[in-house]
Amino acid sequence: MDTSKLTRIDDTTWQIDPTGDMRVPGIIFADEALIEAMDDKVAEQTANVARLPGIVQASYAMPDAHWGYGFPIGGVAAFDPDEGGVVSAGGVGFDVSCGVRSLLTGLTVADIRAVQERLADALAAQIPAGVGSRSGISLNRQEMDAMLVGGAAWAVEQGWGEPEDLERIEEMGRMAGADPDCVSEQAKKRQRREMGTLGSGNHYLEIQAVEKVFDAETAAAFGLVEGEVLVTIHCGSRGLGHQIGTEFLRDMLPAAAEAGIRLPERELACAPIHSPIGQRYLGAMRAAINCALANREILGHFAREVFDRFFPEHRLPLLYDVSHNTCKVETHTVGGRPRQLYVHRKGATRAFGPAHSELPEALRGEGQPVLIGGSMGTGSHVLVGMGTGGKGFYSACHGAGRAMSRHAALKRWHGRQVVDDLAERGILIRSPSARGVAEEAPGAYKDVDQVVEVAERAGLARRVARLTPLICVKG
DNA sequence: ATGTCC
Repeated sequence: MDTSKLTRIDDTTWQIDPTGDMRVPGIIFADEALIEAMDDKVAEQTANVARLPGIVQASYAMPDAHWGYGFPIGGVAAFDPDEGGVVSAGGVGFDVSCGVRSLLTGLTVADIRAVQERLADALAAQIPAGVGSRSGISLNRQEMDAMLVGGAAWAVEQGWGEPEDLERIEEMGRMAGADPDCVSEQAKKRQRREMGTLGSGNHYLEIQAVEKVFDAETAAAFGLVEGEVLVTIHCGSRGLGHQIGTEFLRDMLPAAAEAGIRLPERELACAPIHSPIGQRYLGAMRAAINCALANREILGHFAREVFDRFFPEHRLPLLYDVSHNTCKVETHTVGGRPRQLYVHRKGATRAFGPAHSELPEALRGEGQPVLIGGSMGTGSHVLVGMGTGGKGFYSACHGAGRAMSRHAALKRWHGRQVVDDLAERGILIRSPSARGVAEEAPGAYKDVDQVVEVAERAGLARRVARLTPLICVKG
């Protein structure tokens, strides 16, 4: 990125000063190396978001930001409904409520090494992965609506998961305000047989070891012990969220024009929060959040079934489940007064600090676990939200972020070779798609360690532990 | 991300 037009605030903060019809500044969190590697498009998109009605404080981009549809991936923006604020399908993303959950196992790396090949095969057999994969679960009309309202709580009622999981999930596992009537028949049809499936792209189920602890006290409170093993799942709302995103992106374009909103570009289609379509999107998006929460709960249950066969004496309690593609109503102090804002996080993880009322009692002392997925075969991180003064409406990065397009990655690597190279380093990949593996090659991503180190220095979240993969089931 | 183009 050309930094000559940016104002450098400090080591990790760059400002796009408001010009033209920008209503607020743009803020990019990055160090010198990350901002230089970042596409100019990130600054352009961050500035464009700052032109939307009702935006408050600033349009933010996280250290892993890259070019997205309309809003940058790694973008955070909050809108005030009483100042003409908008909601945007492109500000949430196609994979509504895509997120990460981690389960603790209490097992050691040695326990896994002893059964690694068989465990990898068993997980690959149990976890449906890849485009169009099936779990065998099929929902009728009533069950679909119950799932869209009930989220992970619904999944637990059906026997997929444990009641004690719920307090470790955003919104206690059930997003309020979901309205199945706002979800199209087409979206429901696509999802009918997709519950309990992982999907493709960068979605995965990994067995990971705690490799390094940065913050011993918080790690202990989270149950993270060096040399012990976690199960981490990264996926979202599958076809349902994608269909909702597609339909509302299409329908918000004329709606924006009708509301007299001048869009910097078509991809920023949005609607006033106080408008029928804005409200319909929120009802549908919240239903998609429940779909993703239920999906991750079911996948967690499948993983537990596999572990139960290998290690029957071990339970797998949930550490946390957090999304990085949402729009949430939150109270933040802006301009000296608390305001109810619609916070869009697209490829950005919510990072609430200690004592936040949304957190369960068991986590209030430490703050919210911020689960950051790395690229396949490299590493992942657990961070924790900051106390008062969390930047970007208490948000952090969501992953490594691509450094190379899928197309470029395909030209550079073969899936088989990537799998063999990782196997030599003790990391077993199981995927139905050699092409998918090539697209997700570790070299196609930025260095997640650098991204989280910058996130910490920028005051977005604090590092707790680094995780390294042992097994990865991919779509 | 995505029944990777109805």
